[in-house]
Amino acid sequence: MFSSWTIVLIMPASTNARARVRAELTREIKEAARAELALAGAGALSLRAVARRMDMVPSALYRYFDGRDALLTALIIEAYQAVGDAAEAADRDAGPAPGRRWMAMGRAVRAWAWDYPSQWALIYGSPVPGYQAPADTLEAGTRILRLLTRVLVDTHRIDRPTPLPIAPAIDPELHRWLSMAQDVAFGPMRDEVVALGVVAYTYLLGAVSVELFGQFGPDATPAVAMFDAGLRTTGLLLALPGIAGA
Amino acid sequence: MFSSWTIVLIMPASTNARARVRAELTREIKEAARAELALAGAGALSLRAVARRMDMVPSALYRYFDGRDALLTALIIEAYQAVGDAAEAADRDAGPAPGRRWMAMGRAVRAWAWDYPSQWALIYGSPVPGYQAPADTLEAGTRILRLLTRVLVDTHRIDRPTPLPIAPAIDPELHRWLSMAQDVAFGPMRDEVVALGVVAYTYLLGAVSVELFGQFGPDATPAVAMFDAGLRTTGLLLALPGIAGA
DNA sequence: TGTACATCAGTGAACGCGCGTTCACTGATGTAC
DNA sequence: TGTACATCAGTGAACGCGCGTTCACTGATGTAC
Repeated sequence: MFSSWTIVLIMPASTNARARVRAELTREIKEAARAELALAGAGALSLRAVARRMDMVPSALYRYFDGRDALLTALIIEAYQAVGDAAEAADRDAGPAPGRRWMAMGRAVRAWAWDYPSQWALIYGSPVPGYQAPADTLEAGTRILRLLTRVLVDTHRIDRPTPLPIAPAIDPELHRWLSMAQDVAFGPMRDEVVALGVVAYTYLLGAVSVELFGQFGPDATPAVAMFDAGLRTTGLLLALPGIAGA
Repeated sequence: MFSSWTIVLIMPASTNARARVRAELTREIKEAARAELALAGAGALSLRAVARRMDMVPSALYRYFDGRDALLTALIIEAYQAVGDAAEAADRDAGPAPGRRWMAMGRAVRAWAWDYPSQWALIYGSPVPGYQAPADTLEAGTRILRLLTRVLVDTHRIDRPTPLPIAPAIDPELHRWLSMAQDVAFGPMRDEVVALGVVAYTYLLGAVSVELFGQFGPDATPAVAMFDAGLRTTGLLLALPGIAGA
């Protein structure tokens, strides 16, 4: 609903009824596609099924999307945006303590994944065979990582180093790789902090997927407590102030 | 190649030629199916495509497997076994130090995943829509977890506690969940150790998938150094002796 | 050792279904004068 | 305000392809006597 309002608001006043219907239908098609996604999975997303759900003829969809892959791309970008929005909102509401912020955004990411499992699988599951993501999706894909950076940057300003409980050794090869990561998502921070940031980010995505995809076994109960404990451990690893009680 | 020998050796001496051909063809069908898996993904694995690859008619495959799902199940079980074998072999060759054993098995798991990415996706990627894994796959799916337990058990014997650098707080709900995990895969160990063991296991699976599935971005180079650093960090977290130089 | 029979592997045709994409078309909505 | 024209949405048929699974069958291999 939020996004439909956005579309309405950003349209110029001269927009005619046809354009407004078009925007609304575009939104509905994506909604129908998400419903299909949940049934069939990304690899088997079928334009004809989406069209049936819309009570349209399959060829009509080509007025809105260039084909199956274009529709998939739109869904991927919006999924990245949605999970990014959820994480950012949680961060905003968490107060200033970095530890609390990290816990809040991690929990929000997990909650979003359980609300929209097929969309989580779409962006963080196995790649869709035969689908090549265009460059548009990349910027959207780094939002959580950049959010983590914002959490880290106050704690680990390069001019005022906070001690770390466990610091991984940095050899030249790792240093090169970390420099690249710094360019993409992290600011000027010590190699040790960037490395632990990557570990924390990797852990977050991995913990959500492992639990959601059922790799603890099919009869394993959802483990909020375990997820929290792991998240807190990575927060302690990053020496985030306020993590202990979060 | 190893598995074909195994099949031959465990057959009784009275086995006739027909049974031997059957075992060999069963093996070849699975091999062809793995090749198809790499092209199309698990969701789109096609019996007809496998048959074409075997120069057989599709219906002939029903002499060997009850259908598409039965074939998938066989592939899943063998993939779990293969990655388990790789991890166990690495562990065996790593010497006695728990730190070195953990590094060795983690690296072996990552190497196997890069050797057989479609098989990794089959067992640790998003679930195949419409496919329900039978109980047979479960025991195979816990092998890596149980291997980690064997690494942990000497370091953290319950009667001779080793201090942990970071110990997550254990509340009653977490305690209940951890008791269940202990029953499935871990032996009698302190809750803190089991919790960190789950964190380490989760991290291992997550780190391999995040890198393999390209979630660091498409132009990110494979990051052995980063993977090693993360693995070493979890080893330090678990206080595994010998981890520093491994 | 030889023969009659049972078992099994693989064939080929068919059923009934799905898919993405193209194309010429109808009819409604919007625009310019 | 009214009319001629352009734009656009959606239709329906078609192309050429894919799929899993069933079934009656042929012919080869193995078994029992």
